[in-house]
Amino acid sequence: MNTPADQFGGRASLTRRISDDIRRRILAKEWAPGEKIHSESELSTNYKVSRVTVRTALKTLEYQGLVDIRHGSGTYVNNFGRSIPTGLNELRSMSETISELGYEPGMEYKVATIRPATKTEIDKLRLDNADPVLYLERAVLADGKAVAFSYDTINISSLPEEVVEEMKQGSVFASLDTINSRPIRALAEVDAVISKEIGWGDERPANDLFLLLQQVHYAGDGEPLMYSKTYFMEGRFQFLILRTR
Amino acid sequence: MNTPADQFGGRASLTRRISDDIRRRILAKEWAPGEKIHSESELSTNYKVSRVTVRTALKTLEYQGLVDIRHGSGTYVNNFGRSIPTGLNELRSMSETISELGYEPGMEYKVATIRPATKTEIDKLRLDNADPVLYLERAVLADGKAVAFSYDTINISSLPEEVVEEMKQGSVFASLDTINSRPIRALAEVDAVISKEIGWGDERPANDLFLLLQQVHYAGDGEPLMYSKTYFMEGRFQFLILRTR
DNA sequence: TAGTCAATAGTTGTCCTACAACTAGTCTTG
DNA sequence: CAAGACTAGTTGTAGGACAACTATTGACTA
Repeated sequence: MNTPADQFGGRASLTRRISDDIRRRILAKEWAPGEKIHSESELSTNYKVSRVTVRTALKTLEYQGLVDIRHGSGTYVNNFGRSIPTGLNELRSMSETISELGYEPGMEYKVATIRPATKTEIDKLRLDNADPVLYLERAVLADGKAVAFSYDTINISSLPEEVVEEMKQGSVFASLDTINSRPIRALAEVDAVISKEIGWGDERPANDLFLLLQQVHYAGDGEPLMYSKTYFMEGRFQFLILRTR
Repeated sequence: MNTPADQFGGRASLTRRISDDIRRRILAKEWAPGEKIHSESELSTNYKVSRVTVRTALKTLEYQGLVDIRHGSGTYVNNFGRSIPTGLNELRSMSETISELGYEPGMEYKVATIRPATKTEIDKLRLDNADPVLYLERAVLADGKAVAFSYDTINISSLPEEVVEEMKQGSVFASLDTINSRPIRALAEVDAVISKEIGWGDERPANDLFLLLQQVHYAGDGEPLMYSKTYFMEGRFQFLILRTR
């Protein structure tokens, strides 16, 4: 075969691959902030895809806040600096985010058990009865230093046993990847919390202050996969949100 | 004239108008969560626009998390309930958000002065020197009750004087609307804060706990319009973020 | 000279038609 | 009854065309 897509590979949609590649080029500073990037026709001939595909890809980047498309003029790189690509709008695993920020990611497991689901978990994960779930308590590390404490509940009702075993030690996202059911969407709620019950070890903040990110991850078919409460220690992490009209 | 767009009016792009209308129909429960909506061809003949326009509009709704587009199958309404439309991803004024949640919005002005910009403000608003700015301190009310305290700095260097005067009392967004320069993008940072310096009156929280939303609003041409720090009182407001891949 | 306006080339927005790729159900066949 | 082929319907991509808009250039005017 010699389809135009072959220069990239993978089985994601053509639009997705083009979008990812242009994103990469922008982050690699191929164009300076505020600068006009190549026109849609030019990109489409270079990538050997139709203009429709390029347009859809650029629309994605516009929605992510990376570029600004102006009718009759061109597509311009926004100058939000390095902020956007590490924002909360894009769903990434903690490890991915940490390494994108230039730190060495790590996890410290405190609890990893299979137990019946609680009422809240049955509700959030849309379980029918007291199905067993995988419950994890972990410290999230950046360069060996704890930045957050995470309390996660994973819906294992449709997961093979070996994958569940793997999750007890490694990255949850990575394990889900192996069976091709990585979450594609998450709904997160943010709260400020003061509590002496949260966290452990001598890296806990003295004032008991945390930023709580409470979220439910969903699979491609809309099924809830994981319910997690992550308590971030103030000042050791930056949360950015891009808001658009 | 009798162009296809006439059934809606306004001068927003065709795609934008179609997208808004389908969004309205979904929120009006025309289709139940999980249900498949009309096909792209059907929508395009009904709206009397091309399938390309409908596709672009649906893509927008997919980014917003309202629908799920499945290759070869159809477009399905996501079942996130009423959460998404009030989320942080869409840029709305405080008043808009509060009334969407079913409360009566209000503002209580404490300070409204024009003064030279501080160092931080010069940086955030990209001002050249110590230009004068409009500084506001306000309590945000829902049903007459304070839910947040807001400290806002507005870049008035390119605003006519009467608009600035109007802002001292009414809604900032509404005033900007009159001269057609409403912000279209904002970059927000979220923090948890404990401070005795924030807020006033007897509705302040006893534990001095706030969720800080620190954001810069940008106009369509990329110019920073407003830098604001809004301190929300924990529990009186819900912050939702949709994260997608 | 300075300012206004028309012309123009370039770019994004929308349209049309066609076909490829995929999904989910129906039907056939052993 | 189960497995596989078939099929109608839907989204993804292609290619070409024109409309709408932007920014610049250059001519004309006061």
